[in-house]
Amino acid sequence: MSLRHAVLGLLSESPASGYDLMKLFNATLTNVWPATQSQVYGELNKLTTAGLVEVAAQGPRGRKEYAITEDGLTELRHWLTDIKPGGSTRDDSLLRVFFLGIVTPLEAQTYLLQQAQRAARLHSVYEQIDQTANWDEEMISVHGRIALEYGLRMTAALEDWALWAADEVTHAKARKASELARSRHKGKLREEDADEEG
Amino acid sequence: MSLRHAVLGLLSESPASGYDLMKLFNATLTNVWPATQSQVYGELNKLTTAGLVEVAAQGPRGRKEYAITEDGLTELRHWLTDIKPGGSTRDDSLLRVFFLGIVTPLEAQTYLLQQAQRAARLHSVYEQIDQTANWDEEMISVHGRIALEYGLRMTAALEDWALWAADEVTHAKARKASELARSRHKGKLREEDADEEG
DNA sequence: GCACGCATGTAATTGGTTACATGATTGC
DNA sequence: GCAATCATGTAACCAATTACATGCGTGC
Repeated sequence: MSLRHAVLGLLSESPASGYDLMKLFNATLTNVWPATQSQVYGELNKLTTAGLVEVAAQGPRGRKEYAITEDGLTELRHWLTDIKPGGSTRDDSLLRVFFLGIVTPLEAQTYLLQQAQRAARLHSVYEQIDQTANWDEEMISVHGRIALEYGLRMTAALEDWALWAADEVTHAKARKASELARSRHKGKLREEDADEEG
Repeated sequence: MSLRHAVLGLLSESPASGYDLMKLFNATLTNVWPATQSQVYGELNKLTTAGLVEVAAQGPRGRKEYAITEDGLTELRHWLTDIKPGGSTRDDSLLRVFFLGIVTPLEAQTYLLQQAQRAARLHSVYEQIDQTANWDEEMISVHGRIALEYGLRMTAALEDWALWAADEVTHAKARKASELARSRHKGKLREEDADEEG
């Protein structure tokens, strides 16, 4: 149920409308907790009913500016300190790795090198953000910086792994070939026979 | 739509019943693509209707042993080579990091150290598996080993990051304190006045 | 006056979780 | 005979995605 907490968290920094929140989700949480517009508006209504946020002000075009309530802050703190995070599950890219055996080694290698590239691209995006952003401004930026560092380290590790893995599948190919050669040799010893490769 | 491909992938290794698949999901894919029993049985029926798997044999207790079809293999290969993986989204643990500013530095540090511990625990579980499993048996094990290496590297990086981050929040505290001291000093220079900390 | 951006909502569908329901077989 | 395990399925619910629908305000 963490969409709720993402919304509460953003509102804990400053009051905002659903529209504002959508911009924040897209700007800062796209890679952490993406949300769609209908989700955000729906959640805001649910949160209002639950008394965790309130409409603090109304503006033009039916704008409703939401602010977190005391109950909301309590709930947010409760979530942060008492509820243990459920491990991040479901990794499409990794799932594929398990089944790379059914495509050719070349295709497997291609897949892994693409993963490496994708990680490298993301890494440089994060580096860009790191250099562009003005840190040491607010208390929030400390944690924004920490989250960014997570991104930097994970993308770096991901790239390293993918490159290693790509290498591994080619080595596996080579190993397989040498094993084939060995077994062919053993075959020769028994049968003194010279069959060709398929 | 990757539950479908997880099922196809497992069936590409060997025919299995829904019950068998559940065991495989829990044994090998828990941390990659978890699935519930109702999901698996439902998906098997959908896959059968779609002609991607077939009931190859029936056993006692109404057991239906499913096997992947040619169409199923084609679909699996198509997914592996032509469809680009959608980035792994939604990370509950990381989401919390963004909002650690609303709890005390001590609570923030505690959270991060717990994350480090959790990563370390998982890492040692993976190391255990690495040492216990008998690799170099089948072609599949090459990719199983590669996926495991991913787990090993990511948990290691995660632990490092969490320890660094825990340090960072304490340093941030210290930095803040020294800034406070500095500004108090500047105040003194101007006002020659000795006020206390709140 | 018109286009763009602000602003909110609903409906339909899919994917995932939890709980319930049922029964056959095997090994002791 | 009884317990554990094998084995399949359904129903209700929640979360997320996509598409649709509507309208006001501001700046050019």
